[in-house]
Amino acid sequence: MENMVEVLKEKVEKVVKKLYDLKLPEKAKFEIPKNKSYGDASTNISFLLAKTLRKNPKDIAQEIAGKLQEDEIFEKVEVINNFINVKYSPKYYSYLLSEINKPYFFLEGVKEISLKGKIQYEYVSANPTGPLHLGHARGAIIGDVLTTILKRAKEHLSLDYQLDREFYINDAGRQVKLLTASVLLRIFTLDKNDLSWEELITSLKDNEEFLNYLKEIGITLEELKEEGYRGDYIKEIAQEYLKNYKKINISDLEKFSLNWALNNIKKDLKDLGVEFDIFFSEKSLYEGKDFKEALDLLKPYIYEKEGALWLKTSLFGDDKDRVLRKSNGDWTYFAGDIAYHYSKLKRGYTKIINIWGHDHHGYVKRLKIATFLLDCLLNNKNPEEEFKNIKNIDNYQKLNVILVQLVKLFRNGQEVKMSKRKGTFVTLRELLNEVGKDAIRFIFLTKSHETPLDFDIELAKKEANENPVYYVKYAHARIASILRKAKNEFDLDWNLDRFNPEILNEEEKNLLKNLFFAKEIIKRTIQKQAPHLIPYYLLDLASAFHKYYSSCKILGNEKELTINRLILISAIKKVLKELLDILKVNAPEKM
RNA sequence: GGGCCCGUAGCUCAGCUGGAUAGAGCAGGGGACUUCUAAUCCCCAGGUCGGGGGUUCGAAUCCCUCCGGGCCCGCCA
Repeated sequence: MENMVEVLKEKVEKVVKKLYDLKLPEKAKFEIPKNKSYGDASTNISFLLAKTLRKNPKDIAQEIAGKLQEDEIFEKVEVINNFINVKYSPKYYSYLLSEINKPYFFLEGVKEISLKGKIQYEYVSANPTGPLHLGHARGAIIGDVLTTILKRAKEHLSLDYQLDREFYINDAGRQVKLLTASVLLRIFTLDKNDLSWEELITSLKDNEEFLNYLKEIGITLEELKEEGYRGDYIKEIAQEYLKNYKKINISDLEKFSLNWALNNIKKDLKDLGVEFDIFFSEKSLYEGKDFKEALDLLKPYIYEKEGALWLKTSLFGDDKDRVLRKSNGDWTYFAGDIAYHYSKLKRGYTKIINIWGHDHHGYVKRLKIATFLLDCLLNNKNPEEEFKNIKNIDNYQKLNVILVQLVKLFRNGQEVKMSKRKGTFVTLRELLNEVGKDAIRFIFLTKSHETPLDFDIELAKKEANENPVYYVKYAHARIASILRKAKNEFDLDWNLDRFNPEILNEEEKNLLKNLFFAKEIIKRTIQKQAPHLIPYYLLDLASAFHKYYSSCKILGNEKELTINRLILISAIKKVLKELLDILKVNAPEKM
């Protein structure tokens, strides 16, 4: 009785063999029908056999159904629209209930995918130059939910893959210099609160001490004016720096600023419920051997032209070759990323998943090619030969990039253009304070990552109480309330061995099946990397419960019936709570 | 010009490994609280699934093409 769909498949397989001496066609589908009135499991087998047998699908369906009917395991077998539909026997409901009552039973959905090896998810990876904003939050939440499922599944079921969650800190390069320069500017102008950005810059254009420091950082006044970070947090860093250090030292200032920004990010992530195992520093790539080793390895595919170093990505389907080192001697971001992915391979990851904003999609191909090259070369394989096998770099599956569509921000219906440099962006922190973690996580998850997310701040604040998350929470709180009453006022207890599926009505049986479906939802969530399936399922389940609640009085006069209903709703409560827990959304006992 | 994603109800979106009558929330109209929490439920209205072609017993789903929208296309990060 593992799974009713599987059972049906086995039985049909035998019948087809017996009746027609045929194997099951590959395309034969055994599934849970979307429309519940069609039964508990169904198959389209008659359509697929029609051609080979040169028979009417209807007759085939009837013949098979007739045979299936002889089997006691099915309570009912019918043919509707030439689909064969079967209904579970009561015994199966006992099985469902006992399964559902295992802790986090739905995590078994992960087991069915049979993951193995060493898996890494990398997400968020924001520049440590300022607070996180809403765009970061989306990737963060998606990464967090996917990895939470995998982590928990591994723990609960002792599955034999490994999983690491990584944050890549871009703590090298120009944006760090800009951050340092921006803080420096504020240190020199802490008393000038009423001046605009341009005025601040102008006020220092003849300040020799300032200009010398700026030179040491390696940023010009013009660059600072155009590209400097303007947010208020820069002032905060400046003030904090002065509290900790007596005088200005550029190296200290840089470290302090980076640290401040990174700690700020970590705090935001923590409050959003997003966790990591590893914070990986870009700088460490240059300080260690990885950078050099990666480029040495790629040497056969690197050449010099017009004073720059190029990687021959065009050999593997890229539009053109890509620059690794600019003619001015600076390494490109691409070169750093190559070293970073070299490090991932060297650390033994067999499945690497990066979650990026969709605006980086043009970058996916070159990085996949570079990683593919490193992977081949590390394993002494000829990349060109290997490439013939996979034909297209898209088929290189060790590295996958999940592209998350951007978050568009609205305020009262007006789009707010976000710019981190100019400081005109709404921070995650602001939203956490005003809307709260639960609502942010839930709203962000109710859309597929392939769809842009329009987020209206005012609407989110104003309608906080009408948010879908409350609908689900309310279902949980309502059940909790009934259970309290059953215990305190009626002195009932609803032990599982008192479960009697015979007395359940159709609606109640459907609820039970619906609960069991959580396992399938988790399986699909991981398979399709689509965490939005969970909130949709939760809304559906909550709706089914609310409907049931309003049509059926749980605490009735008949004790056995009442107890069975209590068993059912406490199972609903359990699934709601455990799935909300995966989303890291609180499930309240009272509202 | 090339690439990725999207186009489903007035709005925001699910459904897309092909299946049975295309779903939900919000907005609109109408009902249900002396009864376990009305943050709820029920009913009504609203659709040529962007257009056209193809594959198939069967297409919102797969393929082609056109139209419309977003994002990207640097020796930026």
